[in-house]
Order: sequence, then structure tokens, then C-alpha cells
Amino acid sequence: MDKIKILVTDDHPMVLEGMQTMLSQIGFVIITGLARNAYEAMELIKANPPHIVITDISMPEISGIEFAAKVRNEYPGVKIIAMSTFNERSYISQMVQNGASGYILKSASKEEIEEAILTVYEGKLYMSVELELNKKEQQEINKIPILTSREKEVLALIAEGFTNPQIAAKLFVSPYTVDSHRKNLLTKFEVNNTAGLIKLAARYGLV
Amino acid sequence: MDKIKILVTDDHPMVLEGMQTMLSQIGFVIITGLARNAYEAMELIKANPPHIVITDISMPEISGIEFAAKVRNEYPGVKIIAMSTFNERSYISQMVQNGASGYILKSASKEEIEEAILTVYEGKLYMSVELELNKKEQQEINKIPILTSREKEVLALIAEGFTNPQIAAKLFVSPYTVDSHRKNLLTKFEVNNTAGLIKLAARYGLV
DNA sequence: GAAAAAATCACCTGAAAGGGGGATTGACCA
DNA sequence: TGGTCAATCCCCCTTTCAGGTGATTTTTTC
Repeated sequence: MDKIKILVTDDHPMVLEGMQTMLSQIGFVIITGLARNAYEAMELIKANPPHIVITDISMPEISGIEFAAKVRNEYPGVKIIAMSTFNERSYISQMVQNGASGYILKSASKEEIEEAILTVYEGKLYMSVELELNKKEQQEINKIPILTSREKEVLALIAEGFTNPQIAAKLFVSPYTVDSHRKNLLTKFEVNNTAGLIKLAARYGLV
Repeated sequence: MDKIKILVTDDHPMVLEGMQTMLSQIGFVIITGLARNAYEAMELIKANPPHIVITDISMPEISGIEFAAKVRNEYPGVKIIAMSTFNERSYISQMVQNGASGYILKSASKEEIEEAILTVYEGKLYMSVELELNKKEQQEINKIPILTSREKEVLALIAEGFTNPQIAAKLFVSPYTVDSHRKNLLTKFEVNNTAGLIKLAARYGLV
């Protein structure tokens, strides 16, 4: 098997060092780059596309969430593993929403990182065992609907309390269009009214 | 000034030890009890009502949130300071909702605990400076509406996606009554539809 | 025991949302 | 170049919601 190419992005030098050390101890992995921010990372990905990008979630300028969206958009083949110090479920949801395939804590052991890389490399979803997520919650994350960008816009405006006509005016489209998006949202979330929709969206960190 | 009587509740013996040491260094404070859970705490409160209860949020069996509600209900004069390791805004909201007057982190310094006790003793609201809450967020917490128990029930059911008639059936009351509660919720949250209501309720950790 | 708060019920109105159905256009993609 | 998807638009009908106004009863509080 060829070595799995990994790029790591984190704004803390200490974490980069630590990851480098740990990854270098994993035989089937080769580090193609270490970046301190999303810009550097994009350059390095362009120069030498890795299989997997491991990125911190909270970074200045461009957050890991935006970065993930950018990577998925421009390099759909590149898998993303999100990394954070905290156990924030809403972040997990957002990362998954934006294309992440894995989620680990910075306190993860070498073994766990190894497992995460292998799992994600095989195209599966990896969630840190230390995230106190039970089976049920994992299933829940797997069923977070994928929304189109327009749907996200409409969802955000619904959550703000705007009505269909108001949203239509803001987006310069027909109220019928907004209504269609709204109905699609209800279908995707498998709920039958706005209350259920917003509750789920809030739980998943989408609003 | 008489000494301020304090009772501490936490399921971690280490924390109890630490609090005891710290509190004993504060001149105007006297510890009336150390409890490892809500049951013990209720007994101790009954035997010798303190001015302030400092309680951990996450405890087995009865959480700090339920415990706070119980204390406020049975001993309205007793002030509550919530304590946790995490900076979870939704917990803060829930504690405030259930009667807490203060919120500190377990990493708080002696000085901070001292300040928290004094502030709460004077009937004011104290929020740990280490909680990275800006002024705006503090104001936001101050304006979380206080809901009646019936309103909380109705809110929860609305969030579940039930309609007024369905909720009425569940609660064995008239749909008109549910409608009244719903309207009061909209008024209290200062929103004009369900979407805004659920979004705020979710942000405040009420659903 | 009076006052305040919470919970209950009622009606009217118009606006909005929910549940169906369908149609068109353009983009991307295999 | 046919297929899928996103985004747009349209109409039907029924239910629910939101805003207003007012009332009674029970519980809590002082």
C-alpha cells in the first residue's frame, strides 16, 4: 500500500510539532505539509494534494469550518479530519455539514489518530471515542441533512423569525420559491413544522 | 456583619476539599456543610439553612440544574452559585432559569470566589470573568425570560413539533389554553412567531 | 385574608404555514 | 447528450398561528 499523504493545519506551533512527531511514528503515513493557517494550507494542497487534511477547528481569519468547505469544494477527493480541544457537538455537526469525515480531540493518542486516518481513508466516518457520543448520537450525526446553499440561507432567515413573504423580499425571489425551499427543508429534516425544523437546526449548530 | 453561611455540593471529593480550603481562608464565610450529592445537600440545608449554596452542575442522579430548581422552590431565600469545569453557555442559561444567581468555573481563584459570594449575597448576579462572555452576552442572559412551569411544558412540546390541538390533548386542557400559553411565550421572548421562539429557547438551552 | 401570579377558557380575524400537485431553466457531469 | 440537481415559479386547499380582548378559577405569596 502506498503511504497515506497527510497535511496538518493548526495555528498552535506546539500542536503542529506534536502531530508531526506522532504521525512520523505511524508507518503508513507521510506528512506532505504543516500549515499554520488556511492560506498556507491551500497553497500546500495545491502544490501536493494530500489524501487527508487534519485541521484545527478554531483558527484566526479562516476557521476550520470554512476551510473544510473550501477544501471540499476545490478538492472533493481530499478527506478532512477535524480536530479541536473541545467537545462541542455543534462544531462537529458544522464540520460534518461542511465535509469533514472525522473528528478527533487534540488529546487523542497515537493509536486513535492512526485509527481515525485509516477509517477516513477508507471513506468511512470516524468520531473520536473520547467524544462522549453514544451510538444513538452518532446515528444522529449521520442523518444530518445536507443542505444546498440556498436552503441554508432560507433556513437562517426562517430562524430569524422572518415569514416567507419577508424572506422572498430579502432574496429578491417569489414567495413561492421561498415556500418551496421551506418545504424541502421540512422534508430533509423529516419534520412537519417550523418548530421541529428550528429545533433540529439549532441542535446541529446550523442556526 | 455576621458570617455568610455556605454549603458546597460536588460529587468530586477533590473539589470539595479544595473549596473547603479556599473558603476557610475567607474571613467572612463559614462552611455549614459539604455534600457529595443533592440528597445530602437537601438534608444539610434542612438541618442548617445556609445563605448560599455553591453547587456543581454535572452530578449523577440529580443534576445541579434540577437541584437548583429544588432549592429555589423549597428554600427561596437561599442563593445559588453554579460551578462547572466548562464554559457552556446553555448550562449557564439553564442555571439562571432555575434560580442560580452566580456562575463560576472550578478553576476560579480565591479572590473570584470571594467576589462571587459577596455579589450574590447582596442579591446581585455574578458571572465568572473567565467565562468569555462580553457585555452583550451578559445582558442577553439577564433578559432570558422567566417561564412558569406550565409554559416550560408547552414550550417543550412546541419544540417537539406538536400543534396546539395536539398539545392540548396531551395536557388534557383546552386548545385555547395552550394558545394562551403560546402567546405568552411569544410575548416573553419578544418574538412574533414560532421560529424565533424556538431559536431563542434553543440558544438559552431551554429546549 | 387580600393581592398577585398562574392557569384556565373563549371568540374573532386575517395572515401564514403545511401538504399536495406540477413546471421550467440552467449547471454540472458522466 | 441524457440524467441529475439546484433554483426558480405557480396553484389548490386545509390547518395552524398570531394578535387582539376579555374572562374565571386556582394557587401562591405576602
